[in-house]
Amino acid sequence: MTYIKLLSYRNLCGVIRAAAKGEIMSGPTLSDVANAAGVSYATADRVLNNRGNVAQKSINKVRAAVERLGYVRNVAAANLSRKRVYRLAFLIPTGTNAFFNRIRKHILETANHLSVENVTVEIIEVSAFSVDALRDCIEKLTGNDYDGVAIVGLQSDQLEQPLANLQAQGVAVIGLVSDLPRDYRRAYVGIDNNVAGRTAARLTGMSHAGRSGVIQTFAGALDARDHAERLRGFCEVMAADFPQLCVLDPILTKDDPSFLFQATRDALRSDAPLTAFYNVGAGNVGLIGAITAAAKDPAAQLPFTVVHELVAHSKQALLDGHIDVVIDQRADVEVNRAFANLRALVDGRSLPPMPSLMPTIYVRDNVPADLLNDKTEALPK
Amino acid sequence: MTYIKLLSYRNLCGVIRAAAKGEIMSGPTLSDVANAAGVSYATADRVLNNRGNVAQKSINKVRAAVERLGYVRNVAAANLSRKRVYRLAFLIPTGTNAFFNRIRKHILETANHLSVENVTVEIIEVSAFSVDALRDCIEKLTGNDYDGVAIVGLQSDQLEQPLANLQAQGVAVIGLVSDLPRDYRRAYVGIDNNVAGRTAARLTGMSHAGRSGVIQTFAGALDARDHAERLRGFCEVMAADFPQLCVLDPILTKDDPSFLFQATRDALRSDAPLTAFYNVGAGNVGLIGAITAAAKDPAAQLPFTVVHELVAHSKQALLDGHIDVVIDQRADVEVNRAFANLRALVDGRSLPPMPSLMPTIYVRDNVPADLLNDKTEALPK
DNA sequence: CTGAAAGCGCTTACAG
DNA sequence: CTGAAAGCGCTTACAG
Repeated sequence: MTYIKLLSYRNLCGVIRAAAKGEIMSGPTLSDVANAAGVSYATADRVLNNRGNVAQKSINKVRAAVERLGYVRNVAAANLSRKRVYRLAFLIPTGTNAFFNRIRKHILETANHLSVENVTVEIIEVSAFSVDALRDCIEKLTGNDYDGVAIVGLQSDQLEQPLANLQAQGVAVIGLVSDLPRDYRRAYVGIDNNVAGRTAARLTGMSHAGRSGVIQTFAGALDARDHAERLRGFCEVMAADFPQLCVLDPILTKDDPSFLFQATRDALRSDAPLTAFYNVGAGNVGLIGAITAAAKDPAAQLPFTVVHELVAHSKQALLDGHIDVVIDQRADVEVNRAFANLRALVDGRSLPPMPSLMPTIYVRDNVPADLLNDKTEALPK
Repeated sequence: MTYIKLLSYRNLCGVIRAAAKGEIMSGPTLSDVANAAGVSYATADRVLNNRGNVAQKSINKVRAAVERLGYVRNVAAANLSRKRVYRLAFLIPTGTNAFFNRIRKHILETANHLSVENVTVEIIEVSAFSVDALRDCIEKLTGNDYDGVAIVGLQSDQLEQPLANLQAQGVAVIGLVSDLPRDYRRAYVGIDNNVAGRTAARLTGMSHAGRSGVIQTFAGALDARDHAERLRGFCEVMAADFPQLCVLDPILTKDDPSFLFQATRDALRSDAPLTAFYNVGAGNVGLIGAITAAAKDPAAQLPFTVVHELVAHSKQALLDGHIDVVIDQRADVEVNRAFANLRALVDGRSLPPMPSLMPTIYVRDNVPADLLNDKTEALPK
């Protein structure tokens, strides 16, 4: 009912009711606060920004005035005055992974749009899945005078100290796509991978319509947190709700397209026919290549296939009917949100209310027409 | 390749490459422009804001200087100076529809957060599906001094003139959830309902795993554009890819829960057993009530059921396994975006790059835990 | 520890 | 048609 307080009803047009926010149009300013507190402008400013060198007595008076007047500082004016520049950095895995190509692309686009608002961004690439490299990089960041950084993280306590140091310098740190240790970042922008895996299981289960079946799973590596979580979610739901489906142990692929190609081809030829594939990792070019080859035989019964991340080749496979579902984390949405969070944090504002990120489920019929021409991962050989 | 231009590479840490945006940190200011053009500050301002009363010669000089220097005005400073207040309004259908309760709730939340930035919002309720009421309301809006309005629209040329008048006064108008006539609004925030319907069809088709079946559809009214589009999308995919499934003509429900309850109950008892339900409209409390009743018989074979909009009761039914899929438009995301668009438009900025809105697909396993306690539509009787 | 003053980039009367 | 000046709400030297 709290929102009722915000409303004042009035008649606008016939059947219509209008709710108007109260008259907060011009709140109190710093000078109002200073006056009320009986101190100077500068002193009021000092206590508000904790610049120190203020008598406790003055601090108290100002705090009281702020409280009483409900003062809230005008961030835009502050930034104007300070000639604020937001120096942001994104730490993302190096390489040609199609998903991170999308991330990169969106970062650059957004940065371009935001340059007008004095935000500056650097993309820093770290070799993937290496705690050592990531730690080194975070250490090198310290003292580099960033205002905020978004990091595609790893779970390792080796990262804790460097992250603590970074934050101690006043740098806002958030996890992106793959989280950092919880207590060492201010926010996480990414999907819940356990939920993603569970969703994959539900759809795969549905596709069997009560029949029995055998499912082959694939993963890059089980110590990659997102892969492990997806797989776990998948197995949980299968065990609970689809006992007639048998989930085989994952084939570990290191996300290598060539390896996936061969593994998939072999799986398709196995005697006991498989009814579904689920790859929690990357390297889908290989998996798709093998399925596409098999699809040339018109009599072939293709397994129900679920993969992650919508990129050029997975989209095409969806349209061709060679795979059935792509579970995607929207790179564009994530990047948007990372910027919004970082800016709010840097401004010292509270995080804007943001809808939780849901994995997007793509089937043949809802893939966006405008999918960028990703530089696709090439399938060697 | 355009983005390469934005980058300058430098070594940051070992394997790492950094891409830094150019030195746009402090672009030219209005006074730079005025100097370059050889006119006064005030004159430069006049031409930039088209305030008139400027010699053509001055206009030319200023335009040239702007071009040459790449001047772009600092919106924050302008707003500060002008003591800008954003007066926004949302026109949404009246009533207790659970989906619009969510919309309302998010509008209020966001407004609350944005009051600090001097945005003021009014929610205006119009009786649903009535072109006349909507037209009247838009007319009454004119002259009310709004900066921007978001309207849950209808398709009717009766709306065109009022909308044109409104925009002629400098009011930014966008369509929300259901679009307005294309040329009479600046943007549309909502999902593609044809795609939503196609997606429903794909999932329903998948759930039959090649078996034949009979599908009962429900719609509020076929002259509601979103309903019609969903149904059309659904039928298109069914016809093309699932010829073994028979789609019955829709039962028209006026979104009335009681009616839906009875219609669903009857359908569940029909001689030829139905294998799936798809309701493109609202009133799901009724549909779910009937299914839940049927589910009491443990031998009952429930049809595969797809409905729209995740609200308290549809979420519960999903968790109970009484329905299978909910296709949702994220009210929170839509509201967020409506605000962002409106503010950009009011500021005369270009629309921020925004990811297209995808219908979110919920199954039992990915419903958010934190779903608000919607005031649920009550099922009378 | 405190205050008066200039300035951030713009807009808005006001006086020519 | 044009310009000088004050002011938006804040921060930052600078001088006590």
